[in-house]
Amino acid sequence: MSNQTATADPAPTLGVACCDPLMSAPLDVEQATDLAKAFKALGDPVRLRLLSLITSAKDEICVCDLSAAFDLTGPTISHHLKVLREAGLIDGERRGTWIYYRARPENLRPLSALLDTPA
Amino acid sequence: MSNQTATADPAPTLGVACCDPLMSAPLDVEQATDLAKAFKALGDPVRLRLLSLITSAKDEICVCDLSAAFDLTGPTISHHLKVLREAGLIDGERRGTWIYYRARPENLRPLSALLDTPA
DNA sequence: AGGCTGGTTCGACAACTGTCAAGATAGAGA
DNA sequence: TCTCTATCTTGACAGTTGTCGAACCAGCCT
Repeated sequence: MSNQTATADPAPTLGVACCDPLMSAPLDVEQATDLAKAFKALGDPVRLRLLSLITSAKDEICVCDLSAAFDLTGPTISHHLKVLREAGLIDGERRGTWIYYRARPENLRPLSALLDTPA
Repeated sequence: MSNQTATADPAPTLGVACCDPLMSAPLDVEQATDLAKAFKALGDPVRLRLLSLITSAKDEICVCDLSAAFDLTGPTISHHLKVLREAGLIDGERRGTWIYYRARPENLRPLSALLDTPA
């Protein structure tokens, strides 16, 4: 049971602690645990670049194009994509020979909102 | 040379890659490395809660109040505060017996902007 | 079928991280 | 000065993470 496609993934939605900025109130343990997983996924330069490539692609982008941008082996790229997928930040779908990834803005937005600090 | 006060810290400012959302363009390696450090600091539930306590305090908060919120030893809290400090997300200042921490919104804001995904 | 290409999974290993106990340091106060 | 409290630093240890090579699976194409 491989889980590279959307169907088999847990596909978390970060519903908890959705949108309130940090300033408004302290996080409880559960919210913090949930959100920390997402931030941890962002805490690696390779994954950040992967996400930025995926997000800035017009709609979706295939793994072959992603791999080409790095000096890393296939398994390593695959590993990082899996981490991003399990954090709910991206979504992958196989179509024919290639697998295409796209961003999940609905899960990116709460993270942005959390760190939003009014001037 | 201890560096628990503001003066001795590297106090990064995340100047690079300041404000453009991920969507606009892929990150280069340097930007990604820089930003990943900050996100990695956020990628732990304890640190996320610490930051939320500090940020949601009206102005500043002392370590004793922070420690009280966790079931962890002093050194562990101290370690996490150091990580947040070195990531440029908070700032600590000793005043008399206590050390007070405060958030650095100017370094939080770029992170929020990066993840900002227009609907 | 058989081979080719794109991606993932598995297994291993070095490097890093979170935690604690013990010891050090800084200031307040007797 | 001597002690007490608040906090940090050091050293150690188990658990996690990033990376790779080897093996595997899924579709295309002869």
